[in-house]
Amino acid sequence: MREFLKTKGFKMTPQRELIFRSFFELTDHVSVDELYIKVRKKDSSIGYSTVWRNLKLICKVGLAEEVNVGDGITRYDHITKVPHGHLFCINCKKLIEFNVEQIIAILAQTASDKNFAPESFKIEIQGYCEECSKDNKSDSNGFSQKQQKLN
Amino acid sequence: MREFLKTKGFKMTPQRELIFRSFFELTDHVSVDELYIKVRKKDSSIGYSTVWRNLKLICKVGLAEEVNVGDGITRYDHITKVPHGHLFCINCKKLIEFNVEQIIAILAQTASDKNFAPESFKIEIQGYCEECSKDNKSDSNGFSQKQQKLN
DNA sequence: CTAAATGCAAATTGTTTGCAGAAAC
DNA sequence: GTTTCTGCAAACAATTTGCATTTAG
Repeated sequence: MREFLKTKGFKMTPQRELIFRSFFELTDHVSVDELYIKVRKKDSSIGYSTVWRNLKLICKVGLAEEVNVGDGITRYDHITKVPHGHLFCINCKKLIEFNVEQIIAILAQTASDKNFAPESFKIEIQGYCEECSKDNKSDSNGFSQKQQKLN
Repeated sequence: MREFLKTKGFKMTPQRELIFRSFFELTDHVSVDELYIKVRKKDSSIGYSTVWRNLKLICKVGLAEEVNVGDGITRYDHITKVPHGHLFCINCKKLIEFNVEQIIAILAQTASDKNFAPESFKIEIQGYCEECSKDNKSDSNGFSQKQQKLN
């Protein structure tokens, strides 16, 4: 890792190492806050912006990407070999991945039909996960939490 | 429209009428700011929050929905009969729609496989539109504007 | 040494709310 | 009249930056 970063002109520091480790240990999609809290448990002197900047750096060197589901919080997703979509649970905010190879093929075709040069795809299903759809009869009326209250 | 709103317990006002009209006149996806500017040209006394609240209201009564492409700006999309995806141009920020019926079918299947109760789908391709991909050789290096500069 | 990284505090940006007065019905 | 709406200013929340200082290479 240290070598890898060096080739890109970045240095390794204890804080960076801890942040990177913590991020790669996780399998799910963290927000800056979540990672900050996790990292703080190991070293409480680390600043928020250091975590933020390192998460950006991880994206910059191509090891993660930002995911934005529209709830105002940016999460960071490991870049895996396989492209995937997200099931986002409106209730518990969990992100579940699923395979999209078939869909990507269709999208690539669509883009080319429209002379659009694609850089990335985003495929997402919002709804209620298995657990949440059980005890959520009343809430699932078609409006998202956010749209729900209108002052 | 006035009648329609009345049935839902909302009143019609001159400001609301202007905002609604301005929104429905447009075919593309506006942000609050954009609509605010447009509306201001007709009536410069209208406040930002009035525009914001009315846009939310339009969503609430089911005539539009929020679209979030991850650049930090919420845009509002007319709800049309046909479900559609978005081509988002990273350069000029334009949103172009495309048909996704085929894909929705696959997604519905995916959700049901995972016992996930879907409420909505989001299908998006980010990249460069026809015009922007011409004069954008230098810029299109795989990083988005935002990720580009990292302090 | 020099360039990059850190931690803090403060700036920014977009969204949302509280409230007093005005307007709809 | 009562309820909703408006406009303003202020609150919020998340992201981003400036800067003095420290640290890696």
